[in-house]
Amino acid sequence: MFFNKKLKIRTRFAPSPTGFLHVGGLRTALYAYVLAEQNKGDFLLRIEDTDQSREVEGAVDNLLKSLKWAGLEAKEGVIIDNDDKIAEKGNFGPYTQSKRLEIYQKYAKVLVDSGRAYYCFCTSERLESLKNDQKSAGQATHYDKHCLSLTKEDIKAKLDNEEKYVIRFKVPEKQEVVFNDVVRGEIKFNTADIDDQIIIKSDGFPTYHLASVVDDYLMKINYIIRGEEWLSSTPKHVLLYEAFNWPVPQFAHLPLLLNLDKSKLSKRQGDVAVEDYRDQGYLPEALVNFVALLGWNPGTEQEIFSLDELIKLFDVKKIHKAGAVFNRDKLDWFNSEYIKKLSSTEFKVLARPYLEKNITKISADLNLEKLFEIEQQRINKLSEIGNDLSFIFTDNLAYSVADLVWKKSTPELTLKNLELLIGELEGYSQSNWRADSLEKNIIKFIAESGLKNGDVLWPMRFALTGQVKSPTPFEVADILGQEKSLDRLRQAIDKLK
RNA sequence: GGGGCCAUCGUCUAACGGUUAGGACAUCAGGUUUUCAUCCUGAAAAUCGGGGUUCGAUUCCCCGUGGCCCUACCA
Repeated sequence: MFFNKKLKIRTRFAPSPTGFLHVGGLRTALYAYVLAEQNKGDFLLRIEDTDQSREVEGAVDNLLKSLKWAGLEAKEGVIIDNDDKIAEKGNFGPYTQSKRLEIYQKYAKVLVDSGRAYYCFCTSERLESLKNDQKSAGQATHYDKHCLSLTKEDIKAKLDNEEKYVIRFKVPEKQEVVFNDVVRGEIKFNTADIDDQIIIKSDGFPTYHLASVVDDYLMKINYIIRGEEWLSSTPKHVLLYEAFNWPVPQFAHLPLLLNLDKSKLSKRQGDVAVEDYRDQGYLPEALVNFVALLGWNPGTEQEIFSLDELIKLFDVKKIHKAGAVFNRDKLDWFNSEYIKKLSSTEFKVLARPYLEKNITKISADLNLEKLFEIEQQRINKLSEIGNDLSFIFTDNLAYSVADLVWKKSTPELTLKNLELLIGELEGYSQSNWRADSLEKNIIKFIAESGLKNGDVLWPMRFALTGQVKSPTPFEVADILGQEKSLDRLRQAIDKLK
């Protein structure tokens, strides 16, 4: 291959604006970004919008924002400028394919003129019936090169007559196409299995094959990282490079991301859009770390990596060949690890919007500091914040009295202990009403009174929360404050009487 | 149907041709805790099948099987 170490590596991420950033796309972008970064090369973003019918409003903006959120911003190509607007930057633009139509037309002509491509006027009806005939005859479906036999005069007449046409690439017959893929090694295809590809559609737009090859050449991309679904198309691209007499870039086809049933990761079987994960409260570092390890790992037992570490350790030669199931359980684990690593301030800033969404009315006198502190250690994703803490925000807890009694205790004992506890707590000063000192003092009180932890702490916690599961009674009392806590304990006593 | 790619615990994966096949997530059990979560300890759990090559195959080769991708005027 022409690729060598002296050459500056230029990679690209080239999504189609047909929706949102797919998590598989996120990984492709990540690898391309990391490879460029570790080699002090360039990483650019190109928009492949050659299929007008599939274009989705706002998709580019969305793509760019998701990438930015993940920390994978390109410095060249289609970018978000300082005013948060979509812009283009770089010397090889435009970087949006719909703005490059004349370029593709020009190169398609070059191929026509050199006899490597030809006009095709076949109607979709003819193509359809051709395909059906071949199918019923048990043959592989392929274009029959019908228009290849057209004379110059025929073509001119049809063109003058403004007949609809496409331009097809003339694939050489029965020729072996060999190329090298960094992750899969040498790959061979026979052109007998490759159809004469349409490179310019009847609407004048190029197909992916022509557009990506022309752009990658013109934009000096020398390392193509993309999903494995492109592997079968690669010989077409290699043929195109050769027809133009251009150097063939290095390819790296990434293993696919899979659903639980091993099919290609898709919607319907769960979220695939990066923004969905963002909205659920996954941290970008966690998502990036997780997808980085789907298809690659450095061979050590380390699993937590920052972007900088990935840039240091990433090795294209260690990219896996087999597809990887996108396992949300493991993602949750990564996310909880990253949430725990956040500073309390960072956590508060990130989690606050979710808390406000989950809890409609937050009274001002509550100790939210404590709530955030507790939740940071307990939740897997930001959207879970406050989910089991609704008791904090209601004044009348509805629970069955029987649940107030610890499994190894009795109602009578519970009542008695609660009364003793209230007497104790009433004597505490406001300044001592903190989880840590409450714990110390209450445990001491229980011991000195000759009581059992469970006989006191379970009813205390339950009286305060009305829930079987919750944070510790000390933490809950801290959040609620002295007045509210005592109030709830008294309510419990009333119920027990 | 044709072509291509791939194949280690349920999942993500490690293992110069020589390891009791290692780790992580999930699961289960025990411990800590008033409960849940956390935390600690432990358990169960894999080389798709068959042939070769080799003193010795997870590892190399072939065949089979299975899965996936492509086979569009979609990317």
